[in-house]
Amino acid sequence: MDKENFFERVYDIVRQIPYGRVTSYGAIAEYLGTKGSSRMVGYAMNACGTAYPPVPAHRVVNHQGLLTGKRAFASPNLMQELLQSEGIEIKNDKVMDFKHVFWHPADLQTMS
DNA sequence: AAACTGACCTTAT
DNA sequence: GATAAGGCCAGTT
Repeated sequence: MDKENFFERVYDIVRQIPYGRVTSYGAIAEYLGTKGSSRMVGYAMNACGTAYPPVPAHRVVNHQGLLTGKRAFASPNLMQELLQSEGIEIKNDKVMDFKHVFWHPADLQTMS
């Protein structure tokens, strides 16, 4: 189905998230131009399993850095394990140093 | 076509 | 500072 034009935008950005970095739904929505569609970003993630290649949805968290979407994974602890596997410290389902690991879609060229 | 849902964010109390 | 409600956009039923 090629009606996923909006979803593809979200998937494309999430796939470009660097290793050991996380981003927020609002940041992606803002980059897409639809800042108010922050909920849509998460909605698209719900269908991330239908998209290919699969997107690292575990790198996408809410504004608080809380793993709100962990329940959408096969196992709630899977998302936390994946983030910890990337060097991200998780505490109480929340990303530690969230500001430190926070990555913005337009921050690709900001890095050397 | 209308109403409901949703892995959110902002503002108000 | 924490909790409650509203607003926003797109998709699904």
